[in-house]
Amino acid sequence: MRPDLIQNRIDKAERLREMGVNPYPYRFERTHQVSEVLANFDEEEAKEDSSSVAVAGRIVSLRLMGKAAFAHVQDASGKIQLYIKRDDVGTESYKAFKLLDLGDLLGVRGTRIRTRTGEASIAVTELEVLSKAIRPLPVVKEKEGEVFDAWKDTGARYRRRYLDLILNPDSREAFRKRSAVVRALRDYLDERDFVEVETPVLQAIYGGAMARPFETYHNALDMPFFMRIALELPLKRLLVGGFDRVYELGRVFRNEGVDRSHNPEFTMLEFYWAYADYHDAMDLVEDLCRTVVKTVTGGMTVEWDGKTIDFEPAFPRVRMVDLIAEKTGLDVLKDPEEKLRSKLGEAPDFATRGHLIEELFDQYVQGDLVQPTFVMDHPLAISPLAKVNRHEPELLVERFEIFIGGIEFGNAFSELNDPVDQRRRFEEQAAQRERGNDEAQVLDEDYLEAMEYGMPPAAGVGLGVDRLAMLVAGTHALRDVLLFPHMRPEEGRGAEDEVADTDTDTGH
RNA sequence: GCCCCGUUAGCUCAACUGGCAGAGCAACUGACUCUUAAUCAGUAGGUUCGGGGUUCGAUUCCCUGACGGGGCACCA
Repeated sequence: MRPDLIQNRIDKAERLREMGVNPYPYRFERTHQVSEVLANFDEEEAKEDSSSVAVAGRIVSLRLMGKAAFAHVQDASGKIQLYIKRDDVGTESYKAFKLLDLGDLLGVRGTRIRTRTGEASIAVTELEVLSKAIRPLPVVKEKEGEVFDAWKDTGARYRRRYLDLILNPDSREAFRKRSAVVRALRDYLDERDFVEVETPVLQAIYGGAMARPFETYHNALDMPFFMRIALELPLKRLLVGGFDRVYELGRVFRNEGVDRSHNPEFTMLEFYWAYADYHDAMDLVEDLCRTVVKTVTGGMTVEWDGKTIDFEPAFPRVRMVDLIAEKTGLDVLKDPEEKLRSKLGEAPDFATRGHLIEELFDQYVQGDLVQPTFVMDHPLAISPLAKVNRHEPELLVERFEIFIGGIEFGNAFSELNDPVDQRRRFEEQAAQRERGNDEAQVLDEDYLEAMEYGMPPAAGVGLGVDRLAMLVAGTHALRDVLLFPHMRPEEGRGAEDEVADTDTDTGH
């Protein structure tokens, strides 16, 4: 950044102070949001007693013409044009106004008028500087909805999200939709008597999903801790404790790659529903998806990655093995494992038939599941927390994942509540770990003990909240619905890293 | 972690086969009391992402590093 551009503005702030104007005052009494001024504009303008309005916002356009000026200010609700005339605001105020720049925060009082060209505006009678920006905003021009020189520096938009939010209406809209999604999810579960809880992020033993964890250290206890990779196990302890409808909406952490649909920390919704099975859960998830889409978008379809996704028709419920058979001709439950292996490029040594089935699904089926689809009855080997399938108890479990647009949005089971079987499953996971599967689950003795006291039959569901937000916001990049997606530090801004290093060194 | 592409003024972008680094907007000075990508006149602004190499000469070619984007792998 050129220092003179900043110094100019610091000098202007100083000149304001010399005029007796505080460039950083304490408060401003607003009477309206911009959108409220624009609503029923003509009726309000026509009223004899139409009192003045007071709005505040950021100056996003500025046209100075000697003794009068036009500007647009933008607040959270929208933007509106101001007409500022020296004879209306007074010579002193007008002088102060001329020291303002694009990006400064301004409060005004005035009355509604339509300008000669018909734009709903405020004729300003009083103005108040609310904050002098000393760093220039990227300059974006706009005419009749068409944007010129749009600020689209990828990366900078994520690093300086506040600029993205100021400059790109689409971005503001995406985060509003995300907020609406979260609210809709809470409302839906609250209405059905689910109790929201909060469980620890730092855990001595991580579990509930297949993933690599972040590891950290507790100095006082002198022991390692893991950031949770799922919400599952604490919530199921609550089933034991008698919360028979319970949910948590919270952040989980997985030490894996970053791409369009993955971020190392993300938001999950998990809920557990005693005395229900995974068929009940499918009914509920289907209804939940429709409700969220309808609430947030007003319709039942979403345009996503060039495809129209329709939530109206019943979501197909198909067995994973049948989908694979359809695409590959393999009978994955009966064909020899060698035949399954040969259909895959390569598979790890520890892979059992169950892992091969999962891999075949990933390679041949998943990407084509564009419309909302429940994929049911996963292999037992990759589902250590799910009940065995009542029809195929040797190889499959009662589990489903919901796919939309070719990516997974949720995962659910008829929850395993037989403590003896659960112990066996954990032992099988430990054996897999021995054979090199470093995502196999870790035996959680404390969880087993809870289950031994009796856990009700239950359905459990996990949903990727960020992905839902992404879907209804119509973007196919997760970082468009993450306010501050993870990125490498910019060059020359890594000083904090060294401090962090010395801190953690004390523990190890 | 691997492969491909990108990085030039505050912003958006140019610059041919390697030959003085440019424009618009923003900034600065001045004019302008209904403009809206405001207009008009003038002024200033560059570590061409960092480091190294080839060359008389590098924004341009080569090597290397940083960051970003896309793809692959891993995963949800």
